[in-house]
Amino acid sequence: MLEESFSELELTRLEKLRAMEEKGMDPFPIRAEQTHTSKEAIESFSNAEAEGDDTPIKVTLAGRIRALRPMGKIAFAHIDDRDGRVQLFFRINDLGEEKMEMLSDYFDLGDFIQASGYMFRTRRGEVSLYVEDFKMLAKALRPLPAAKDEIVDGEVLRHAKLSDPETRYRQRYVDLAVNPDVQEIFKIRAATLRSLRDYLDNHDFIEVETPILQPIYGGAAAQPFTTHHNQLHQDLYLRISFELYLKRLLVGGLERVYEIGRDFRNEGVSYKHNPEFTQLEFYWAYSDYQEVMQFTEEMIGFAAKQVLGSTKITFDNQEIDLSPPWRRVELRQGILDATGIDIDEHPDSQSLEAAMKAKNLNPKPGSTRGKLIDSIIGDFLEPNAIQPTFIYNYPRDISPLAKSKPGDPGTVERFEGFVGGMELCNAFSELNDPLDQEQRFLEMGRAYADDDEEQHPMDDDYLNALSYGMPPAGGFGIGVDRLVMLFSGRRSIREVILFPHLRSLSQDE
RNA sequence: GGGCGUGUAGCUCAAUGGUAGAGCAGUGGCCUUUUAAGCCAUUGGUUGGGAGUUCGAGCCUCCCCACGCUCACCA
Repeated sequence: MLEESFSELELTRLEKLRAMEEKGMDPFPIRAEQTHTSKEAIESFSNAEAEGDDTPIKVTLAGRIRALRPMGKIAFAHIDDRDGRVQLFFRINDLGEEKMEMLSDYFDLGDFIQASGYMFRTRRGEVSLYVEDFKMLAKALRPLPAAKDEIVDGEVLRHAKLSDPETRYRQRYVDLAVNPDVQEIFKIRAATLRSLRDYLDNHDFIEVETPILQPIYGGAAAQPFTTHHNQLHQDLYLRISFELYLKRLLVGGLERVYEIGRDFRNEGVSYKHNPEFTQLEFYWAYSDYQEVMQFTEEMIGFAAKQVLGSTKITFDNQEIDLSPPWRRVELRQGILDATGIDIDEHPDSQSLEAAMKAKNLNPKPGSTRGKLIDSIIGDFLEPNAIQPTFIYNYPRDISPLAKSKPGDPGTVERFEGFVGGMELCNAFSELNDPLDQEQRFLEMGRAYADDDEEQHPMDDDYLNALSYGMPPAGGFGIGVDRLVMLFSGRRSIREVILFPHLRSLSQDE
């Protein structure tokens, strides 16, 4: 029972609720009659005041009580609503004894209140609501874990604010209710998604939705979550990427498509990995990775301007400028500069592994050449790519869906974008030769043990689709959560996901 | 999975192995322009859970749980 979990503080509030009900007052009425937000009410008054118009501004406000200062026969309160905070002023002369008692007997911090009256300016100069009537909109039985706010030089300084990360993530509703900067992150997130959609829509892309439950997973190398359809007796996977479905649409003649949605990867959790995360992928017929590169830097620059009003951001105490053009580093040259190793001189894994050992780079034994190169990228290029950087021309064996460079079969037309030392996006000229694609699937299968779920399973229907002809195309994927991390200056992916994954608490907790 | 760290009142935090405290919140009282309102009084704890060492454990040891940082893993 909920009641059994209540603390002494909460039981006191429950008693107030019961007392209200006994008096015939509904602590959870169905309807509210809000006419203005806090900001609208204050602006209406300020504008009228500036024009010397003293016609009363009658309003009904609704919000959560965040401060309450009873002073005998008067009282002040502050309420929060969706666009700000406003002060309420209660006075016994106008409300009567009964209403004033109602305020002190039944109302607590955190309760939702509706108050009607007219706007005025207090002696201290704060535009406030002179309350003529009010009612409870919803009783908060648990107290919000926030102390008081102090205004210092116009800035709201919150004392003893909720900061325990576990409580903040497990009870995000409380975090949001109490920490305005957290609400701000998710406004940035919404604005980011909107700007990305705007940009793509304006370039004639259409947004589509493809299956999340997939009979064959693909498009990335990651372990999937598995599930089962009972009636169909069919095992299914939660998608690890959208890629293979979106490219089927290219076959179908949808020349510019994108999808924004959730991917699921059954792998480690870290400050930049969550088991489910938001991905944007687009596919663009008759384009290629060079054009996509240019498109990417313009799209991110556009989004930054839309969301933040500037392409300059601060991330991890570093100033980053997202405006195009971004730095371009050819992979071979980048590795040569960083480590002195020329990967072209090491066409097989044994040779490269030896070269890495000679430079004390600790190669993981038995890795493929591509995996070794990838580890060099992760160790030497990625952490140093603070300013936006495209690294391009990747090894073929770690890029089974990308097209080879003409005249250089070991290298594919692929780039990854890095910002703030973090991989942000991945793109390539799409492999559209079904025979080559079949070979790649087979090669990938050989690179893994038979029971390794990271192996790329053969997708016969995808090969079938390619066999009908897929136009040459550029494709692109970006981790939207990471982009929001950059835009909001947060170093942890959990800060930009409303309900990040945490372990379950034990039953007897 | 490994290493390091954290867990004390609703929140933020104190407390040499020796009576578990403070501020805010709460409760009662005073207060007709406050804004971290103020003043007086006051309630509130299985110190994450369990075991051990000790005359005595919030503190030391072990096990477990959760969270954080980090390494590994991660196209």
